Amino acid sequence: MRWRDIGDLPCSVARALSVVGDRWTLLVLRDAFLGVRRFGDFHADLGTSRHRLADRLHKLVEHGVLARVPYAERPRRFEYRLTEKGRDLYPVVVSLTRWGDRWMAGRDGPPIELVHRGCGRRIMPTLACPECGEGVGARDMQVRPGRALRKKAPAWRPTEELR
Amino acid sequence: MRWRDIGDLPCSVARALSVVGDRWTLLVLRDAFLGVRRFGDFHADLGTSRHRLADRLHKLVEHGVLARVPYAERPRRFEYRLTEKGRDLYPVVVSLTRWGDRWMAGRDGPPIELVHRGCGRRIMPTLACPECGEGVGARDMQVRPGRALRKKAPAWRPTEELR
DNA sequence: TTGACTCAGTTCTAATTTGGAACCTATTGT
DNA sequence: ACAATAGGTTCCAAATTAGAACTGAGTCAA
Repeated sequence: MRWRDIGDLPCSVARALSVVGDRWTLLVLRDAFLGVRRFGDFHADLGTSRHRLADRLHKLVEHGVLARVPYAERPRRFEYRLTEKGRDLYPVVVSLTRWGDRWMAGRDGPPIELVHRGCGRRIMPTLACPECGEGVGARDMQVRPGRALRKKAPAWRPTEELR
Repeated sequence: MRWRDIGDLPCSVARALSVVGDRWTLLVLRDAFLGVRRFGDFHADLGTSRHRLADRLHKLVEHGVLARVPYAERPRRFEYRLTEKGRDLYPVVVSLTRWGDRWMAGRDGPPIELVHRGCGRRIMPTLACPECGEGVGARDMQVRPGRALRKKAPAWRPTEELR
């Protein structure tokens, strides 16, 4: 299977990765969440090749994750801003941050800290059930096929327990 | 900058991606969260080359995300199970699922559904503040440099607002 | 005891993707 | 006129990937 075909699989992870699963793309988004907007700033911060960067930015614009909006005429210049679709990737970036903080940090601790504007405390957001509010981990959730999958692959059954 | 060096950056996202940012790796983990454990099952489900798959599995074992545990002697056979470090990637996989469900699903809706064992409801976990319990998005959080970063790059300042 | 089969890989080659340097275009500042 | 700034594009060598074929240890059935 070719990587470019993963977006066609009946799997939301695969479809999401077909947009953000390329090398550098999630780091571009990390920068975007830190407020970076211009080609030169992304380039300086990421250290990737201008070629790849231009490619990634344009692909994210195509997918509606970033918007290319002019910020100057003569010469015409554009910047890249997160759309609603793009901002909705925040949980992905934060979850990677949380995991990196926990398992990959040096002994000086996490490189950045987050403060919740709502309550003013320094926290790292975690996954919770939006109905009952409890924090959830892999073992608290049970998987079952949705309508789309029952149609396409009626035989598929997830394992019941994650041990 | 070479991809193999991103793990050395003072950024938890970059460090996390140095482990799980390779093509197929997050799909291997998705399968693992669905209960897949054996080489042949990963291969059948993912459709990636055996070569890449073997590589990714061994790399994840090296990083302690999966454990290679024997399930048969004569012939010796191994399966790959999530460790605690691996299970802690659940928020990343769920966040990708949530985004894929919301922005990339076909008209039959999401391929799979999740049920919270705690309250029995069909939900999709979301990000919340572990202190006050409120749901959080990109605009609810403020960024500031941590100790590790103040040491290495004292001049760095994140933008205050995400507009 | 031979031959088919299973599982978990490894090896090989061609095709694709990436990284890095150099170049291009439009405009402003000196 | 000339350098500087911003945002790219072009080119090529090097690295990575996909897919098919092969390996090796052991089981099973005739």
